[in-house]
Amino acid sequence: MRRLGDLLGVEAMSLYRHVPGREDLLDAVVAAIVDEMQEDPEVIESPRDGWQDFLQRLAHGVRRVALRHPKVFPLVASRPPEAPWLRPPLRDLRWVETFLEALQQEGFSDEAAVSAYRAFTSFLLGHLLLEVSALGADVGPLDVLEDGQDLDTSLAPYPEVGRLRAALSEDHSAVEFEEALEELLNRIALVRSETS
Amino acid sequence: MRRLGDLLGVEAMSLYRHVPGREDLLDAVVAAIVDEMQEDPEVIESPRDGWQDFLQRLAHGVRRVALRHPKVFPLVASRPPEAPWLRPPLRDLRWVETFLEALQQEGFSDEAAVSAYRAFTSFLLGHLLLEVSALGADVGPLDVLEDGQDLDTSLAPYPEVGRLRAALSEDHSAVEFEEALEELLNRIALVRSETS
DNA sequence: TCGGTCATGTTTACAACGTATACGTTTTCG
DNA sequence: CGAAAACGTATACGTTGTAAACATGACCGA
Repeated sequence: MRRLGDLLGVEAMSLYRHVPGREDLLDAVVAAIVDEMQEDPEVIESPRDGWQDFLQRLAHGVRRVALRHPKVFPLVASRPPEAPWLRPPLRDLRWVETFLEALQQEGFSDEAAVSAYRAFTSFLLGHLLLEVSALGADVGPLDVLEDGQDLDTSLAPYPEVGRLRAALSEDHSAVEFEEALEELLNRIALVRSETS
Repeated sequence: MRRLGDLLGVEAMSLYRHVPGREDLLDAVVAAIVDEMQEDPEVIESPRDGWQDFLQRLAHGVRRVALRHPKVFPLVASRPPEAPWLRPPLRDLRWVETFLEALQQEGFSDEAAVSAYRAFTSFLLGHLLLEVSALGADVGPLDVLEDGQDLDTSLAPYPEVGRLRAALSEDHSAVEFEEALEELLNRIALVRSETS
């Protein structure tokens, strides 16, 4: 805060006239970054050329955000702006809703859509954290999934998130780990035979 | 430090008689954790039943460590005890050496082994950070890949690491991202058709 | 034009943190 | 026995986020 104050030519305490505290300031930064993605022309709101294209665009959109703000991205990945049972780095309710609607529109069942959400977020988190940390970023605390913690935000504007909430917050880590590991080994086998 | 001091029934400053400072203490914690994996009977030092089995065991070993110490694992993933150009969470030189030797012994070319190392670490980081953060962990700063930074540790005991060092520190993030994304989409397509 | 309210900024202060420095003790060993 | 090493404590400093009280100017209705 003092540092930021200096930067603005002002005492640290002045900042508290505009922002309730450090945490809220960081939340605002995250919100600004997330909004950036909404303006990315490559990223689209619903599938035009199939869900693969849609997800490709979304993934690249998130990646561009991450690379554009390497030092801030871990923050984006770690804040629980709204629902702590959503997974970083796609925790913004708007985006989760967009994601689910898009896949359903493309013929995904509920389970398939939720499973895709899981795989997609885990993929993004792993790759992007690795990339930005190589660019000198600090990875701040990833946030806690408090047990009974419920949200103050209404889910009304996000019907799919609300409807699938239970499924979204289920913990499948063990199975996912096994499946992804299996698949990783297959891929490694492929590379092995290609370059041998 | 003060907290730890209290816990030990001692003033904070006493700790400095036994440890140079906070950072070194954390390094020691990480070292202890890494050693735990060396003692895991499921994890083996070189392939017995093929490299797939070897990697399965290694992956599960790392996962067990992560789940056993969720709050500490991010530290393991983020410390650069030795070589900053190695990727978390498998940064321990002994393990990297073991990894490379194992794959080569199983017929991997240099490039294939290094590529497998990349994929493997990225996979582990993504999944495990996600899992432990759901268990209430703080993800500390991932460390920086300082540009000219060289190690004080000798690479002599780790011939493969030394030999492949250049390849290991190459940055292929963009390609890796595309490939992994492609593969992710394939897997999602599979799930989609299975549950539809 | 006056007086009040509100937005904004400053000052001072406090608790928590890691740690430097100086000063006790107690233990060990030649 | 006596010196040195090992271990612990007391005090202090700089850095953090922020609470509380106070100052200042702009604006606005009477």
